[in-house]
Amino acid sequence: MSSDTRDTLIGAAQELYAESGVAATTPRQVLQRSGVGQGSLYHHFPSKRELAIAAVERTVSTALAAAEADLHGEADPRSRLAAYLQRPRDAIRGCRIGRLTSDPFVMADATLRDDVAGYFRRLLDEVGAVFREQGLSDGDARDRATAAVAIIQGGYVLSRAAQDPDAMRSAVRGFLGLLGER
Amino acid sequence: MSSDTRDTLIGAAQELYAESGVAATTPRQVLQRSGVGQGSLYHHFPSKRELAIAAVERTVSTALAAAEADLHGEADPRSRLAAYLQRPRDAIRGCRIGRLTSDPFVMADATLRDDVAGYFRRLLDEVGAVFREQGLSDGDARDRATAAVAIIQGGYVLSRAAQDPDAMRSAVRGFLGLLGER
DNA sequence: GTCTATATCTCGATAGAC
DNA sequence: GTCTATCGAGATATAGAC
Repeated sequence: MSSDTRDTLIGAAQELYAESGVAATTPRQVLQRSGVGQGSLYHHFPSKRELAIAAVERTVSTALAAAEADLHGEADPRSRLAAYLQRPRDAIRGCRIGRLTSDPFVMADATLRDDVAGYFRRLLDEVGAVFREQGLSDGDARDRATAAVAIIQGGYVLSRAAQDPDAMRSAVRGFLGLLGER
Repeated sequence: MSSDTRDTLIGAAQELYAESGVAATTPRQVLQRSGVGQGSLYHHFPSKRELAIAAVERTVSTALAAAEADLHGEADPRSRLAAYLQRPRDAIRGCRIGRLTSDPFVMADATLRDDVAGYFRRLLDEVGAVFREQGLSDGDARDRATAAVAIIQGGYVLSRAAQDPDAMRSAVRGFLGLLGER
């Protein structure tokens, strides 16, 4: 099936982007990782840009679905929030999407930039809705949701800097400690 | 003086690294930004790597000094913490140091990686000391300091994604709101 | 110490056979 | 749809005059 090779290329690109970002990932690396022949990439995608768009948009969809699985559901708001913040993460690897905010290839392209912006906009809306369930005003819920997402993004940065997954856990503990006592 | 040209090159590299990172910054760009002739770079630095080390280490020193200026001093601990968290930042530009945790050139080099790790280690120690002044246990102070630094790093990511400096302010408001009510 | 010229490599992309 | 071969551009680095 034609979409097999295409999907394989997208999957390899997603892996490599998580390791090195988009700008630093070459078409040749994608071909080697995927085991697909050289000409095939430019048969399925007109350029590196279109492959990047397909791979980033798939990563964004998957990440949003995972967040919604934690944040929606039957449990009380406090538990859903804790589930989102404490979900197992490969913290040393860094955030596949957050890291793209420093990627020159992504930030130079309006479509890719909007994909990243849209991910965080929707994530902040979801987290904010949970805080509003707890009776917070729109503004306070927004600020607290932004803080919660920043804890995760900052946790990734600190874990990656220290090469230690405990930095993420420490940041989440610090934040949940402040939340939990009220 | 011989260090003039060298300093000019380091300053140009610091600017470019803040805009595009180390991996994506070419020696040619550094020369153009600095106004220095082509051969001069390789007279003052054996390779791109040594220039990067000099520029990153200078950026780290400056950033640590700025943090210490906020966190030390006569004011009460709560005010010093707020001063650090609320200091005016060019949030859309992103963190000059935090972004390096996603930079392939930096992360592939042990010296540069250690420079970045050392920055966050020392920053976390400084912020943690302020929380300990407030009577928190070592562990709780550590967790709260990690959360505070994660708020700033995450605030940078969110501001950059949205191209909106208010994301940083919102994250800090959300965090200080939780801190302030106790 | 600084200049121009250039070597060598890899990148993103294309050509054209099969 | 996939292959090998290769192009033009730009990256890092060096040579050698001044």
